Amino acid sequence: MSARKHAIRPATLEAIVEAAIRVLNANAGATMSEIAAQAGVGRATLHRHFRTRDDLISTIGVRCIEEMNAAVRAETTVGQPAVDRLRAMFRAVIPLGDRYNFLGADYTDDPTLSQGYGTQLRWAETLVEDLKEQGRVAREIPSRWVVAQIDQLVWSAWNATTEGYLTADDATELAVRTLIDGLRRERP
Amino acid sequence: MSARKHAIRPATLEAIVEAAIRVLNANAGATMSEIAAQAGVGRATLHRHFRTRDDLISTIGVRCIEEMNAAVRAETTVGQPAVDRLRAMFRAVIPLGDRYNFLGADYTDDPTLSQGYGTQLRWAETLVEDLKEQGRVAREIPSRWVVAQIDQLVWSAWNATTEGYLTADDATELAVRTLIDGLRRERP
DNA sequence: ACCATTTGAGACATCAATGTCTCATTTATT
DNA sequence: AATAAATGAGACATTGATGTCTCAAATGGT
Repeated sequence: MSARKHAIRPATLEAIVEAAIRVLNANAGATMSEIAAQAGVGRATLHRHFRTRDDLISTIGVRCIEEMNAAVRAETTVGQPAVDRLRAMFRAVIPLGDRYNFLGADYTDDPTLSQGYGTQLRWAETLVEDLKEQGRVAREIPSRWVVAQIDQLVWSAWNATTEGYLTADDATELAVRTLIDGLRRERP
Repeated sequence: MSARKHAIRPATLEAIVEAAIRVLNANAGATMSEIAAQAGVGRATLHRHFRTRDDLISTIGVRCIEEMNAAVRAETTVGQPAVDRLRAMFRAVIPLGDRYNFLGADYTDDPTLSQGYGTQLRWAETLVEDLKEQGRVAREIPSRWVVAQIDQLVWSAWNATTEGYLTADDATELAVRTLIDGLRRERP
């Protein structure tokens, strides 16, 4: 990850990281050449700053997780009603849906990454507990199920906005509604 | 795909296909060696019956899609109320969740495969239309959203059953409930 | 405009996976 | 038991990706 003799130019670093996220999200098996090409950067430069492929992946993985956690932290407050927190989380995270997705692969062996993932999981579990406490989610539903639905809704909503059939706001609202009230005709 | 000089023993074919589904589902980039090893079969035998890796993937892709379509066809009838059809579909498809999942990769360039996928998509769209017709899903919800939720619920439910925190029946019921009514406290 | 340093391009060795082939062994069938 | 056929093990060439290195060109700070 670190380079001893060569510093990295901010623009170069940025181009590499952005391209890596984009390319790896589209194709988890993408090569270093593809990433370099998409970043508009020489392949040697890539290896100069990220010794190995795993190095690069680990770096952007950590970055994505932290970015996501930071976004959630910035948009939510602890005292907030659980539904509002849920909505705020969706709003913050949906635009980052693609950055999140490629972490689906099993790169959980990285310590920093799995730590960030743990933070996120604990946050979600607290949210679900509060949703149950405040009567928005039935007690008998397994929390893992609820968390899984939330994760999937983020991806669905990101997809819907990038495909253009929902605006960011509509996607956020629909995600909340889908989770809490379902898709049936009349709202409760 | 076809072998000219060598026939294949049913047991061998079965072992290869099952192993390929299992291994590729766990790791989309798995090698032929891994698949052969998991199938308990020599690597040469793999290549004898499936000339290339794409050949193998295409074959099992087609098989999975057809298997899934057949399961749905067997468990549902056209006149059935839409909710019952939804439930029957979930019941039929959830156990096949893993076979379905690895198709997420973009192997949609195969003609037979994309045809089977099209059949499935049209079936789902009809179902969603009927659900709206019968007042179980609100008209204003985009159908693509509904279809996406159904797809994801299959995966969630398969996951829940294999992880052991839900029985097959409970997962089916919960999937239906999640889609139609959401997770909130009282049912409508 | 100068100088230090990063970058790009390409050569290079290495490694892992693919796909083909051969031959001895095992497996079904009779 | 005998025969025909499929399989397993391994050698082999080929390809593509990785990671290292060098040197000329560009870039940025002073």
